Amino acid sequence: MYTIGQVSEMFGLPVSTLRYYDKEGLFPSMRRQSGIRQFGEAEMEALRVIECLKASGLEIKEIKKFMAWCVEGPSTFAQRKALFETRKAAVEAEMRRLQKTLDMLKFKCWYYETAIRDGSEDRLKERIPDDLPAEIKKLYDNTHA
Amino acid sequence: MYTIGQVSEMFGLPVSTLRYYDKEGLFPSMRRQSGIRQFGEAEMEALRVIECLKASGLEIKEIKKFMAWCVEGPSTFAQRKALFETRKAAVEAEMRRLQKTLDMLKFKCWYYETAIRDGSEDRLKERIPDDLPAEIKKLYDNTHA
DNA sequence: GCTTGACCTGAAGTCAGGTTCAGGTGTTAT
DNA sequence: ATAACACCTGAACCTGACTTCAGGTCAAGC
Repeated sequence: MYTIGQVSEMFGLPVSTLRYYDKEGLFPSMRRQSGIRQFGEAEMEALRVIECLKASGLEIKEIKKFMAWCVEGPSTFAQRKALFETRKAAVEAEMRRLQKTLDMLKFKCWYYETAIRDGSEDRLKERIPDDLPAEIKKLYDNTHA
Repeated sequence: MYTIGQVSEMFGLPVSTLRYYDKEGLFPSMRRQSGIRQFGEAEMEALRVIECLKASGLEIKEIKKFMAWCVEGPSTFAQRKALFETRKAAVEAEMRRLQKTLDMLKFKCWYYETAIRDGSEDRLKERIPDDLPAEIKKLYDNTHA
């Protein structure tokens, strides 16, 4: 069993954040010893899952639901699995979005490299330059479709 | 030249958002016709860049700086390029983070699939199961390091 | 001439996810 | 016994990115 301060250290999260999570119901089965929170293995695992679900873009409210399901037992396995499947799809979509963003950024990097070499944007502004490298053209097409 | 309503349609952004962007200085060279905003080609391009930089996680304040550089002319090419390089690195980092999240989510999907088949978590909770598939083991190792 | 609709403004409100604050308790070290 | 800590609480505050609101202008159609 750990105190809030120890857990704060271990996870690199401010104490205030851990208390906030608790207030929001993210540790539904946490024990108290005369008022003081006792973080057990269940809470540590909860925190690992919280980090994962947060990283996947899930809201605190939804994470709370998940934690409640964990307390409810095996009858909620299917819901829990569905949640992770949904998150998986969301993260995959986000990665595709980021890939397009990345292509655009790469294009812009090339653009300013070229502008610096030319000393002006004029040639670039007018039209796609004749000497646009094939790889850059691909980035351009991906993002300016 | 387009009105704010037309641009709203074209970009799928609420009129209120466009006005907010303007207030935040994201269209430093926008013209007005007796009070009414006139969106020209510069503003359309600004919006495309805004979408890209926002998608890369940049704050509005920073986007405003970039737009000011664009007005300043060729002397700021290097800063603009540096900004895009920094964003590129940030997005790449974010994608690596998401990849780890995704591995964790895949592991959790497998976990609950197995729990549903077993009808209980008991076997899973104890230890890494003997029959943990190699592919899943990799996901597990990636995320539980 | 009056309503409708698209535009304008500044100020206030909203939401998530925390953080900070003021005041209180309980255990340990001097 | 008193100070120093780590813990506790509820309430207020903060930030970013918008949205909503109240009130006003102006051109076009009936």
